[in-house]
Amino acid sequence: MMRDPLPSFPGYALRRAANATAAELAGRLAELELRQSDASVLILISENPGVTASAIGRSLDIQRANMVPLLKRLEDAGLIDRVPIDGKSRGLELTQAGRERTAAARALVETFEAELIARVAPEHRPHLLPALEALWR
Amino acid sequence: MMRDPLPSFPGYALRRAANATAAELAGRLAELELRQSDASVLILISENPGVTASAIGRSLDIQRANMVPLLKRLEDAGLIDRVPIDGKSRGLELTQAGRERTAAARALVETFEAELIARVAPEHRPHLLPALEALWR
DNA sequence: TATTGTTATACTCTATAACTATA
DNA sequence: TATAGTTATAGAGTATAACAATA
Repeated sequence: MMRDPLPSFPGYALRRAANATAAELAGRLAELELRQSDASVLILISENPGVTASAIGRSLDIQRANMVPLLKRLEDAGLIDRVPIDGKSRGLELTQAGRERTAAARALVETFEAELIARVAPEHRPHLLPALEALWR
Repeated sequence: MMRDPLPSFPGYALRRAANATAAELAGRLAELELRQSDASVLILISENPGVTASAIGRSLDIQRANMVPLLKRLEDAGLIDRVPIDGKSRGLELTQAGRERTAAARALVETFEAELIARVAPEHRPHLLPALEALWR
C-alpha cells in the first residue's frame, strides 16, 4: 500500500464513515424507492402533520429551493398531500400510501442504526452520539 | 420547533456532523484555492512521491475516472508534475509550489482537526476515532 | 488478462440569486 | 419587512460504460 496519515485525523475518519454508511443506507432505501432525504422528510411529516416545507427544510438543513423537487417527487409518488394553511403556506400530510411507506422506511432505518451501533465496540458506544453532537450542534 | 426523532440516530448525527465539518474545512481550504480532495491528494503525494493516480484513487476511494479532472487542475495550477514510469503509468510528484501549498494545507488541516477534537468533551475524545473506524473499515 | 489512463455522460446534492405573493 | 414557495442555474461529488495502450 502506501503511507497515509489521513485516517488518523478524526475529521477525515468522520467523512469516510459518513460516506460509507450513507451509501449503505441509500442502497437499502432504494428498495423502498426512497432517498435518504425522502425518508427524513417523510418521518418528520409523520411526527408533525401539517408542517410546512420551510420548517422541514430548516430542521434538516435543506434549502427552501431544494425542497421543491423533493416534495414534488413525494407528491407525484402519492406519498404526501399539500393542504392550504393560508394564502402562502401549505401544510404537508402523509397519504395512506405515505404512512405505509414511512412505517417501512422507519423500520428499515431503525434496523440499520442498530446494526451501526453493533459494529462499535461496547466501550465506545455510549460516547459516539455525544461526540458527534458536539461536532455538529 | 418540531418533533424530530432523527438526531437520536447515530447514523443521522454522523452525516450531519460530517456535513457541518466538511463545509467548515472547505471554507478554510478555499483560502488556499484547494478543495478537500485536492488537499488529500497533495498530502498523499507528498508522503509517497512517484505514486500513481490509480493508487491515490484506491486509497481515497476516488474512481479512476474522477481522478482525471482533479489531477488536471493540480497540474494546471503548477502544483504537481507527472513523470513517466513506464509506457502506461506516470508517477505523481510535487513541484516546489506544490510542496509549499501542501505544507500550508497540512498546517491548516492539523489546526482544524485539533479544533474539532477540542469541541468534544474530554471523556468522549479517546472514543471518537475508534468508533468512526469501526463504522468505516 | 488485468491494469492505467482517459473520454463522455449522467445523476445527486448543494448553493445562490431572483421573483411572486402573502403574513 | 419578513416569510413561503418557486424558478433557474451552477458547482461539486460521484457513478458507469467504454476505449486504447501497456503490463
